[in-house]
Amino acid sequence: MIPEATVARLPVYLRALTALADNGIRTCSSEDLASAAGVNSAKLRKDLSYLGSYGTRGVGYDVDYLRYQIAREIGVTQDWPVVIVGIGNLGHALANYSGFRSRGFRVVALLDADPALIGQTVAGVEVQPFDDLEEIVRTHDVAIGVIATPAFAAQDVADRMVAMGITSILNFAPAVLTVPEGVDVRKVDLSIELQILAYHEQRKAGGATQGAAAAAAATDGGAA
Amino acid sequence: MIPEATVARLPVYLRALTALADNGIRTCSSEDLASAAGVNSAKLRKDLSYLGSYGTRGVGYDVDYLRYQIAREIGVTQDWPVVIVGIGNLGHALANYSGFRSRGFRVVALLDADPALIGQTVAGVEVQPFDDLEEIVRTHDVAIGVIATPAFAAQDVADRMVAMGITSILNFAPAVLTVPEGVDVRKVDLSIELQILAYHEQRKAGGATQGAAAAAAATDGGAA
DNA sequence: CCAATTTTGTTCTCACGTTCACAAACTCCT
DNA sequence: AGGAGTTTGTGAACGTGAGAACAAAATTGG
Ligand SMILES: NC(=O)c1ccc[n+]([C@@H]2O[C@H](COP(=O)([O-])OP(=O)(O)OC[C@H]3O[C@@H](n4cnc5c(N)ncnc54)[C@H](O)[C@@H]3O)[C@@H](O)[C@H]2O)c1
Ligand SMILES: NC(=O)c1ccc[n+]([C@@H]2O[C@H](COP(=O)([O-])OP(=O)(O)OC[C@H]3O[C@@H](n4cnc5c(N)ncnc54)[C@H](O)[C@@H]3O)[C@@H](O)[C@H]2O)c1
Repeated sequence: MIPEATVARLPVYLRALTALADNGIRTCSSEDLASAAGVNSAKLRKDLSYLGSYGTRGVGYDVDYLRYQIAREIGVTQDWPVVIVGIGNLGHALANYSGFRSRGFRVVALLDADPALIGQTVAGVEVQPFDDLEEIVRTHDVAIGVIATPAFAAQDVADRMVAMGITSILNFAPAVLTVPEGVDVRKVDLSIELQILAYHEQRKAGGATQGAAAAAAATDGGAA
Repeated sequence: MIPEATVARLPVYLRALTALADNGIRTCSSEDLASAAGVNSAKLRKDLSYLGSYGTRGVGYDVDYLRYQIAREIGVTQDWPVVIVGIGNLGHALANYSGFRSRGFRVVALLDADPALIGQTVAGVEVQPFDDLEEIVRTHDVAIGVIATPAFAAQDVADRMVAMGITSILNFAPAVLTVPEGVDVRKVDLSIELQILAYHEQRKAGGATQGAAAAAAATDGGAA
């Protein structure tokens, strides 16, 4: 129903609305919100139109009302239990990330295969053996899993997650995951992002081969 | 010249080719590589055609040769110096990330505003005060900066980076950055990814309002 | 050397996403 | 009440990307 590109922007609007509300702003125009969210105002209005008609012509949008409507549409008015698998460098950072909790996601378990980690407390949650996955998923009705293991283990972890009933996976490991129909996978890959930046950087430098050129002769624009 | 969507996939092909090479495979068809990269083979061939004609009809692609060509096109045959600003939970994880080094990115400095962190060694690199940014950028010809500070500090850090000559920024803070023309910004936002998953999860559950429904009545497909 | 087979590179078509432009709908002021 | 001024919601034009289909080019076998 709602285009995928729009779905990906709704959380950005939500964040911008929260920032406006924190500043005591109660009403905003599509222009205001678009600027806060870093998008074109026409695109913003079209995106919002997929949710319904929550604005008032000549006036704009009620910040709190729109915020609630978007939150409801995304599904963050309810609490989502989440498990994190792989409590290494990245897993620790994720477990300590406060942005989880504040946006409706609750870390119900931290799992790892390394016996040395089991029993340690990270961010107030005890690390459990990976084999506890089944019980945790069943007990807490977990639908979302986060993979922060090395790449070689990622597919295996994903398979086990799917077998236990998890239907949404956020994957930080640099590996292509194969999952059955009906399971959503999103990947976050730092090194891909850096490589994309490097590509554009190389172009800016005029395709010079040696060293990182400092002079950025902006051939091709592309500010985000 | 090369479509943005293609640029974003080239690093994935590169990773897949490396995996094939590690398995001793010296030649592969577009079908093989596409499958390893998780894309359609027609799309793969079209993507590669933007780089040139590096395959042989009736045979396929030489793994090492193609790998070099893609690496050169992206720009990862050279070394890219990178600075990381904000050495908190996430900054620590990034500093310890081995995938940086192995893909041509070299962390030349870790910067933070917190005096308590200055002087500490993280992943073999000493944390320096943020004010050292100018000297570091000048000394190492740094073009790429990573922001891992809290959101409220992100725009300020970005401004200072741009003023020092950095032209590519990878931003982990949940904030919209405004930068001049010619500067590229890419953002990685964990909570946005989770919210997108939550949206689809809610749809799978039939839009039920209470709790996280376990029964995933796959109404709308969407496996990645 | 030539035909059969394989696999690339490319063309064509369709779907999706973005942006412009404007009528509809609301407020405010006189 | 009515007109002027705003701002939304959306139809239409445009651009980009995905995928099917096929001709061109290489190998292999006779
Ligand atoms: N550190 C970063 O900043 C960073 C950035 C981007 C991507 N990544 C990726 O994220 C992943 C984790 O990175 P990291 O630096 O935390 O690595 P890490 O080695 O520090 O941690 C990996 C953890 O996964 C555990 N593990 C291994 N196999 C497992 C299994 N089968 N089941 C459960 N747990 C298992 C290990 O015991 C370890 O604790 C890697 O794939 C890495 O490429 C990391
Ligand atoms: N921890 C995670 O897993 C995670 C995940 C996604 C996004 N993020 C985002 O990444 C950012 C960092 O997260 P974190 O958990 O590491 O936070 P943190 O609070 O642990 O670390 C932030 C660091 O930035 C430093 N800092 C603050 N202002 C600065 C400035 N002006 N200049 C230089 N350094 C400054 C602080 O001293 C601190 O060391 C946040 O914006 C967070 O929302 C974190």
